Amino acid sequence: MTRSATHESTTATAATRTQLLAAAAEIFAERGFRNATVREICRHANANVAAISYHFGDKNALYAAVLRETAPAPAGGPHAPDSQATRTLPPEKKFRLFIREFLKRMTEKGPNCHHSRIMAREMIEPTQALDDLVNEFIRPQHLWFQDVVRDITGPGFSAEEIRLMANSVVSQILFYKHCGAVIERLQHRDPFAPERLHQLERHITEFSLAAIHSLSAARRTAKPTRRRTPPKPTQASTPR
Amino acid sequence: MTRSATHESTTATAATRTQLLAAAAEIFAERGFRNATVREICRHANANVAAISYHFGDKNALYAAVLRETAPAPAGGPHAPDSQATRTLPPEKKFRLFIREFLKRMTEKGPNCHHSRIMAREMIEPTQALDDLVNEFIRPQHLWFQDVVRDITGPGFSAEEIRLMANSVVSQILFYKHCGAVIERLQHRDPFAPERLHQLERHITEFSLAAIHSLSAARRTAKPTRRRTPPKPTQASTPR
DNA sequence: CTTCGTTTCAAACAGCCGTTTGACAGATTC
DNA sequence: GAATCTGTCAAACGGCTGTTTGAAACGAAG
Repeated sequence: MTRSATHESTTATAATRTQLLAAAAEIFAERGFRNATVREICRHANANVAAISYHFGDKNALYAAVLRETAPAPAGGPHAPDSQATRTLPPEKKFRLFIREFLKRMTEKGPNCHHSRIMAREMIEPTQALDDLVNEFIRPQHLWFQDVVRDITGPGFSAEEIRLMANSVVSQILFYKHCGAVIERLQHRDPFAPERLHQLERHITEFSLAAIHSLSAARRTAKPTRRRTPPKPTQASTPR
Repeated sequence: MTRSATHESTTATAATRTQLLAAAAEIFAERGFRNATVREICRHANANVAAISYHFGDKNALYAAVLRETAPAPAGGPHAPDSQATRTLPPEKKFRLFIREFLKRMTEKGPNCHHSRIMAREMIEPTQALDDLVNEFIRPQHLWFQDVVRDITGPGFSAEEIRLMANSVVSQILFYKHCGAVIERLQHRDPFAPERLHQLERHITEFSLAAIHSLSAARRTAKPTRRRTPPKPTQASTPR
């Protein structure tokens, strides 16, 4: 038994597997699952086409392996939402930290960039692999961030309202990843250029915190404990 | 000359062309350009595979025709941003109207739904057709909405700041279209269900208006006319 | 009826795709 | 050295793709 069969597995023989994984991540991110060809992946990895069948089984399994093994630290890693370093921070600082880390992950040029690009494709055209990714990677961060938002607002908001606010924040970050092609054509420059990153981080943080603080202040002064949900208009089709 | 060759062109002979266009819009939206096969499109349109070559030239030209001819009223139509009905409204009402119409367009089940789904794919994987769409369709609305935002904030914000705010609003709408697959898996329900639409419209409007009002109030009280851009921190790597 | 331009059709074409095959080289074990 | 396992390789195999072909159906004009 040459390989340990459980982990590591960089015992010189599995170099092809690693190169295949890296090349696949790059090309899947660039072209999408269907448009990526095994021949191009193998060419990038200096491997034979049969290597995919040998090491992974087929193209689908290779794709699943890419999504699994290039996922950036689902829990406990440096990007872990609830690490010791952030647990004791005030919610506003956690808030800004979340935005910064999220933006950084979207911007990185390394393999994590491939992951976020593949994720963007998965959202438009879901694969079976998306279910696992949501449960193991997105949902924990989503819940953690909702807790942060709730810490900022204080009590008085329903779970639905908190979720909507959290979505409004996350959407502003994903916007520049998912609509990058349009933004480039609108403004004729890269929205993720390094010199714009801090500006972007500051805007999203200040915009969102202004909204959350303003809404929670209004909720507090308007109705201290009378009702938790806003009044329903008699006819909703003509809101004003 | 049987057909008028300029417009209308529903002279009974061009029925195949119309059916082809409709079927192509549906299948391109569902599967994307590459994954959609001409055979499936022609089956849906009750046409022969050669009909695409005959009426459009090739698959690429058919796709371009779909994007061109199913675009929802680029200017002057019912969705026109600067129609007579809205020109005299106060900016906050224009603001809410824009969000409502945008959300409605994202939600519609008809052919416009196909268009917005194809647009979502175009943003992830741009085609040559995206350039024209941005210039003729997206840019006018983008500029119009920035004017609305500027009317709300009043003077004192740079063009860059106005654009960032407008992006923050639009991103919240597109989020539910672009990340629908993830939201469904997170919450196990359709985010665009009809009974949630008004809730969504109200949240995005109130959240964004709260942010814009709060930011512009802060800008006004802090520095009336001293400077138009916020002070640059000495070291940006540690924002707090 | 004949002629002509338009539109449709079944069939075939050439090319790329993912996958499999069987041979082959190297290392390990007996 | 023989046997066995692991990993790699060129080549080929079906299958699906967009596109083209040449004939046929159709209606209108002569």
